[in-house]
Amino acid sequence: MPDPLDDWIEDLLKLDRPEEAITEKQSMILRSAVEVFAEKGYAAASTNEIAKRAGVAEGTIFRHYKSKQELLFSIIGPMMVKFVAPFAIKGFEKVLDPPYGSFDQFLKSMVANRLEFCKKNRRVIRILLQEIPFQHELREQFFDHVARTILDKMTAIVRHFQEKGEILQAPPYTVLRFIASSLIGFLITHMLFFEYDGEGEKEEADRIINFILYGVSAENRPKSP
Amino acid sequence: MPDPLDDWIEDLLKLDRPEEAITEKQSMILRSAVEVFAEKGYAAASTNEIAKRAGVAEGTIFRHYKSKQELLFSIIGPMMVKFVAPFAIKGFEKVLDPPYGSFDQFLKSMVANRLEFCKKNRRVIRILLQEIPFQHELREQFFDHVARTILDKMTAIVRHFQEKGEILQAPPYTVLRFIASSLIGFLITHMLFFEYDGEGEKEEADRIINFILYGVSAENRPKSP
Amino acid sequence: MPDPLDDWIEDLLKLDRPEEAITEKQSMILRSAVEVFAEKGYAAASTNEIAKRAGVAEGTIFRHYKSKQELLFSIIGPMMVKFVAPFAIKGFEKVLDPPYGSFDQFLKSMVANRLEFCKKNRRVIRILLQEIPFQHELREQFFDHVARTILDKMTAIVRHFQEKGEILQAPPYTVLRFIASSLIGFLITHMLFFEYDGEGEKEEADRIINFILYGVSAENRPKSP
Amino acid sequence: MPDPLDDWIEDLLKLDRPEEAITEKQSMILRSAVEVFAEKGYAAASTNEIAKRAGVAEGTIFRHYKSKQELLFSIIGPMMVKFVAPFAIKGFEKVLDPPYGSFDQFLKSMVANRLEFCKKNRRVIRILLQEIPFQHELREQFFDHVARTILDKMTAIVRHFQEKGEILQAPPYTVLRFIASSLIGFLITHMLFFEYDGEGEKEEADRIINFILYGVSAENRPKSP
DNA sequence: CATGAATGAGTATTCATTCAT
DNA sequence: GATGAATGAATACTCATTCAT
Repeated sequence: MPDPLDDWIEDLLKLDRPEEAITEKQSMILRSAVEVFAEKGYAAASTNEIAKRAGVAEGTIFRHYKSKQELLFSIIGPMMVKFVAPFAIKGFEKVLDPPYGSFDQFLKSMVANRLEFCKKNRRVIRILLQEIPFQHELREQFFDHVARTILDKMTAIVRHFQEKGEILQAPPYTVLRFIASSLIGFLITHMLFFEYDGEGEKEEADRIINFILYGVSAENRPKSP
Repeated sequence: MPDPLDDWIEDLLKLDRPEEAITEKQSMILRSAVEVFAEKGYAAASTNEIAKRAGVAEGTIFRHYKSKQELLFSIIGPMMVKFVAPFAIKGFEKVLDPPYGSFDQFLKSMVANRLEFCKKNRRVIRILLQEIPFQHELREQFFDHVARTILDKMTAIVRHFQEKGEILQAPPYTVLRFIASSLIGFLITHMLFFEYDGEGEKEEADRIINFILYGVSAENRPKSP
Repeated sequence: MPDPLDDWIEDLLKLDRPEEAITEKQSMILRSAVEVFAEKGYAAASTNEIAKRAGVAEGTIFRHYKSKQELLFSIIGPMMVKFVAPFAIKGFEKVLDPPYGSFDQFLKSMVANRLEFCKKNRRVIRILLQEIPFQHELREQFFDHVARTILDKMTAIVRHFQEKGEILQAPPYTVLRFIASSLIGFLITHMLFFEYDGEGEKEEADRIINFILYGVSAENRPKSP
Repeated sequence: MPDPLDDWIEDLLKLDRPEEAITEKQSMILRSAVEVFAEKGYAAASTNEIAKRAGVAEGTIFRHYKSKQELLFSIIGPMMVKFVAPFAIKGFEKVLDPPYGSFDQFLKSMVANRLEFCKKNRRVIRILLQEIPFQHELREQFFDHVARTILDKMTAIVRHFQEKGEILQAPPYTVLRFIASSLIGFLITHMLFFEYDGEGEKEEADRIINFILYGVSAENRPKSP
């Protein structure tokens, strides 16, 4: 395993629920499951292989997770929660006040932050993206909680900067889809098709932000659209 | 089946290889395979179900395609070829000459054209995107032929418009990744997560082009990046 | 296999449905299933063992019967039908006319006949009796069709002989429960606990009929029950 | 649990072996085991479910009973002992002397007594009857002790009343099988197929005794059987 | 060319039982 | 004594693939 485990796993194991302590075996199962799901896809992953890599008996998996699907959800669920956590906090809008007062600065720090998160959890996120089309429950959870939360907060943000005249006067939803599409495209093309080179990512993130900014920015904008 | 079959299937069946005529059964197999692969994913699709939907015996599938994997490739392969076809023709650069002489116009017509193609073949493209991470052979084929061809042609195009001063003076590869990310993001967010509403797509495509253009366009560009 | 297969199996295989011919393998599966179900009970019988004894692959079983339960039902169902067949025919009451005109004679020939049937199908009947408490569907089918049919016909018969003064004037239902209990007790004690010796059964059947008719008491029948 | 636990369980727990005191947990295990065995059958009952219903850990079961089978036997064994207890006492034949001097009266009181026992222990008896065909050890124990003891005592009884001229002069063994079949049939049809209505059972028992004694025929007893 | 019965390796899941705590 | 995590063999059932007809 040359690849350090996704950050989130560490979080999950160490921090999240001190009351229901996660055993050594359980942790091994989660790690192996992430590995195998990422490598082969959920449907093609066998509990047998997960068990073998985790160094436990196959039955042990089912003592902790009553089905393969529950194992999948117990990996992805908490990750979704953590992904939206920064958006979900109260007073999130405060970040807009000076000294981080420009949309430029806000976007750069926000993207850098979530990009870091994605990078640390790329395997789990990849599994999520792969399975969203097929796991009904997952899709609902994703749209109802993750997408909705982000959309709501971001809409407020966009309005804020539209009032300040930094963003062009299009419907906030349209602007957001622009931004989201760009970022998601950036993410997915990296995570699914390429392996991270691990280098120059900060620069690349900045470049894409500039790209986004001067596409939607009101300043110096040409006549249309 | 309210959804008319992907355009490409029709092409594949009717036009492409008159020498090796495709029988009625074979056509039914391909249609069913696309359906089932798209619904459940390749790994979770069973040849049994494909056969049933196609109204043929399970054995018949294996008379025409020696394995489930070959069936998958025989669906996706030709689609990739057709997708790059416009880029692959000689003298492709001619489109840059007047009267289609601006990057703006080139991009708009090109994207509209390929978007139309994607829309018609969304199920097959979805299968392709889903399976690229897991099918080594597919991935190679995709990068070696599809991505490379497009990249080469587009690099030439970008250089052309850089010389004309329409595009900002960044490395062509960087510019291309911007454009590609945006478009792919747009595509994927639509195809994987949402259902096409079939409405306002042209407008949406134009909007995203404008977004791309005035992000990378040299005119009225602010000082950096 | 010193024990010749239950008669019913032969019937099922040879006669019943000439349109949907039963293959050699299918027949072997049914035979083995009867064997193993009878030996170990339905729950403790493994499809693996059934397959082995039948000399087929385990998968073959599930090509013909989509679950272990369906295999059970496809064994027991037709047997129930055949068991009630004689009662179900129209004009069944004709057997009461001379020259078979006495209840004594009717009961003797009827019991001899169904006893013969039970003897030939003892393994399957034993499986039926064992599973009735646990298989809801089976129980319903049994009471709704088998028990009801027999009860209806027999009630008519009992009434008939009550009118002729051969049977005492108790409610027909009560009389029938007496008779049924005795016969079922006779059947079950033989089939579940003992192995048939195969000898003297006719005599035993006759004896039990006399017992049903006249009791064990030495004294003449008193007035009431 | 609207159904009060089988009487025998209470006996077993409270009275039988004061030396090896039965703990609270052990008692819960036995109760749950009876419940689950009766509901699903021995083979389909899982120790997991028994443990859950008993509110103990799965391991606890195996601390008291070294296997699932031993648990079964420890439930059924003592019940068999108690069932034959009245027959096993010395001087049992004394019940035949006046004032209980007629076979009629003897049978009625004996059946009423054992029927009461069966009613109180119906769940356990049902388990016994279900498992006798499959549990070799159980079957031996049953035939060697229960059946034999009853048979021996009853043979003496029958002879006694034959000498007094109350029972017809057939071989005692034959007469006994008549009686036993009837009673067992009565029992089984009630316990396996029907739910006790709890009403009119005494009457029903009396009726079946009369039936055994005098048959269903209206005419006076003919000379022979 | 098409069939569909047959296969056997593979699937997720359950189970009675063990044992360190 | 009691626990419950762990086991590994067994379970019913599915699958892609083969092949005689």
